[in-house]
Amino acid sequence: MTTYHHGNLPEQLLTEAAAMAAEVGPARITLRELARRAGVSHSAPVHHFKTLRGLLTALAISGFESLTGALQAGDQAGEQDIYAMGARYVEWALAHPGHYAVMWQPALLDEVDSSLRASKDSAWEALSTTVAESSSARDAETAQADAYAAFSLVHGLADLWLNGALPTPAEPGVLIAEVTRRLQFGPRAGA
Amino acid sequence: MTTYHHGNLPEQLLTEAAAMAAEVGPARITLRELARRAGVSHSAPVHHFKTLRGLLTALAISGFESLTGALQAGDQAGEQDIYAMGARYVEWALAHPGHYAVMWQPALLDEVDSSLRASKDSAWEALSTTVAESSSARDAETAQADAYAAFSLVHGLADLWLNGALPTPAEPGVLIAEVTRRLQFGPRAGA
DNA sequence: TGTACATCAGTGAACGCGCGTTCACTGATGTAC
DNA sequence: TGTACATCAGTGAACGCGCGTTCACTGATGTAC
Repeated sequence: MTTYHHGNLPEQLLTEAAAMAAEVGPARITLRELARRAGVSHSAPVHHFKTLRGLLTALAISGFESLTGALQAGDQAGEQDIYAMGARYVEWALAHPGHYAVMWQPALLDEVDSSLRASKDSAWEALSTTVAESSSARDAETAQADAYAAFSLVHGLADLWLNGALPTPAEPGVLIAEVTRRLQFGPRAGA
Repeated sequence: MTTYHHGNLPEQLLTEAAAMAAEVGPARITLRELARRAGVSHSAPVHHFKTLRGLLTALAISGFESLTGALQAGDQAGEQDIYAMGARYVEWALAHPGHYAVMWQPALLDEVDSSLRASKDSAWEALSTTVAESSSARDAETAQADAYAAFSLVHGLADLWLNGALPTPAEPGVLIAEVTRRLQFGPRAGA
C-alpha cells in the first residue's frame, strides 16, 4: 500500500498549502508541515520546489490561472455582463480561500518570476476587458478607472468576507449581488 | 544621555511595529526585533505587552480608533458626503500602511479582546452612519448593502494599492476620486 | 526478454538560526512618614 | 529635608522549539542495447 514513490507529491503539496493558507494564514505555511501532511519526509519537497517561496509562487500562479478561467467563463456563454463577472470573481475567491490569500501576499512570493507576472497580468486583462466591453466607456482612461473600481469592489468584498470583517455577514450570493450592482460606470455627475 | 528607563517604551514599540508591518508585513513582526529597534533588551517589552499578540492587538486598536476619527472628521465640517468619506478612508490607509495591514489580520490578534471589538465596531459605525445619511436609502436592508458596497470599495482599493497589485498605479488622489465616484446607491435597474 | 546503468524521488541525521518566554537580578523612581 | 522601602522598568543568561537547508545515502523507475 505504502509505496516508496509518492507519485503525486507536487500536486498534493500545493493542495495542502492551499488548505494551510485557509486554516492558519499564508504566512504560517511551512515546508515541514506540508511534508508532514503529505506523509513524506521533511526533505522530500525540495525535489519539486527548491524553496518555500517557490512553492508558494507556484500556488499563486495556479490561482491566477484558475481565476482567469473563471472570469472568462462568461465569454463563451455570450454573457459579457460586468455584474455577473463580479459575482464570478467573488465566488471564485470564496471557493478558493487559500489560493486567494496567497495570491495577494507579494512578500511571500518570488515577485521576479515571469510566470507569476504573466498569470497575474492575464487575470487583470480578463477582468478589465470585460469591464471595458460592458461599461461603454468613451476613452481609455475612463475604461481603466472603471476597471480599477470594479477590481477594488470585488477584491474588497472577497477580502473582507474571508477575513471575517463584515459585521453581520449575509448569505454570500445575496450579498455579492447587492454589492456588485452598486457599481456605476461611465460619466455621471462628478463628486 | 542613555537612561536606564526608556520613558516612552510602549509608544515606541507600537511605532516600530507599525513600521515593521509596512516594511516586511505584519506576520514577520517579532518582539526581539522591536526591542532591538527601540534600543532595549529583548525581554523589556514583556513589561508593557505580555505577548506579541497583545502588542499587535494594541496596535490594531489604536489604528481603528484613529481611522474612526478620520472618518468622523467630516461630521463637524458639516460635510456628510459619502465620496469625501471614502477618500478619507483610503487616504488614512495609505498614510498608515502598517496599522492598516495589522488591523485586517485577525489571525495575529486577540479576537476576544473587547477593546478590539469595540474599536472595530466604532469604525464600522462611523462608516455606515455616513453612508446611510447620504444614500437616502428607504430601508435598513438597503442601507446596510449600501454600506457593505462602500466598505468593499474603499477597503479593496486601499488593500490593492498597499500590496502593489494595481497594474499601473496612478496618482493616489486622482485614483481615489475616480474609483469612489463609481459608487451608486439606492434603488436602480436591477442586474 | 535481460541486463546495465543513469536518473529520479525519496530518507533521516545534522547544521545553525531566531524565536517567545522565563528567571533571578538590578537600577531608578516615587511615596509615606 | 531625609530616609526607608515598595514598586516599576529595565538587564542578560538560559530554555526548548520549529524552522529551512544541506548532505550522503538508498530505493524505484525507465531506457539503451
